[in-house]
Amino acid sequence: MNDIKQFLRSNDLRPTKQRIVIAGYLFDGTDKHVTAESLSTELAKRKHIISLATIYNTLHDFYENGLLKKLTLTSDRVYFDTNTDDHHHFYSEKDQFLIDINKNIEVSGLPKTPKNKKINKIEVIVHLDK
Amino acid sequence: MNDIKQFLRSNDLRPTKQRIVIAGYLFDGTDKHVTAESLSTELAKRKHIISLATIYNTLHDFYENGLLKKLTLTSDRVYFDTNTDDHHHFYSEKDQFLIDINKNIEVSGLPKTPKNKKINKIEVIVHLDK
DNA sequence: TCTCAGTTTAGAATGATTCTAAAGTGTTGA
DNA sequence: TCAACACTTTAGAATCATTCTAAACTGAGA
Ligand SMILES: [Mn+2]
Ligand SMILES: [Mn+2]
Ligand SMILES: [Zn+2]
Ligand SMILES: [Zn+2]
Repeated sequence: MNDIKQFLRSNDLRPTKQRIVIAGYLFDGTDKHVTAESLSTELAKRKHIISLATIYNTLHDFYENGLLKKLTLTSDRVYFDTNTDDHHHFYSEKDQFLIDINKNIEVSGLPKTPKNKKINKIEVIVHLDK
Repeated sequence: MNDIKQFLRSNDLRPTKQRIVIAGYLFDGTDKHVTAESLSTELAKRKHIISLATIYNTLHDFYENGLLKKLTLTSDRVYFDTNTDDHHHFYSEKDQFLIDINKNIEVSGLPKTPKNKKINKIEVIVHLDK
């Protein structure tokens, strides 16, 4: 718990009760993909009731500080990813799950980048089912 | 215009005034990426005022009939793509534009597909800027 | 302990999208 | 030709994830 406080402090985030609970859950060593809603539900199961506003605030604070990645897979909810390494995903819309692809995927055959633009990131989403 | 009517009929879509206008714009031979809002704006420029409800209905009707693809790039709006071939995109969030990548991109190094799942589609998004 | 900037939160607002239900229109069989 | 009806369009209300507001709260430093 003091590690969590230090962790938050070292990221310019005041270690409040709520942030400690959320960070404790998110950064427990297991990579996770959460939405504001799913995070709220998980914390509630653990008897930690935190307002949705704070959950949104915190996810964004963590995101702004590079502790989370943001994933857009469907237009009706945003996923946050605790795995901040460059990686890709298997995604099942039907079963609503995401699996990291950490292997070194190679994307070849790209045409030249549009004029005056540079590539920021290549995202590969492997859609499962239909 | 009669080609458009035939085109709609052949896709089980009754050729109404609105659908004819929308199809005429969307399927003019140039590939397009539109949102309900951008489509509404373009049609308005051409003096075709169609209610947003109908624009949404029509985009979905076309989508359901395989005339359009749906793209999720950001959580706050949905893009429809008139290019229904398998292809990928360059995407600039900043400048809000999409460019098709029709070349045969190869994605190699994928780990094995999750148990009991099969790959539906591999989507590659090349994010520009930052 | 005092003070204040940084946080949390309830509740309102936002905005893209969907829904409702009433009016309008293509299609078709007679 | 045209009545009849299923399919469409549409204004306006509803939905819902997310953001905003403003007031109460709290961590950190002195
Ligand atoms: Mn929205
Ligand atoms: Mn929404
Ligand atoms: Zn991930
Ligand atoms: Zn495209």
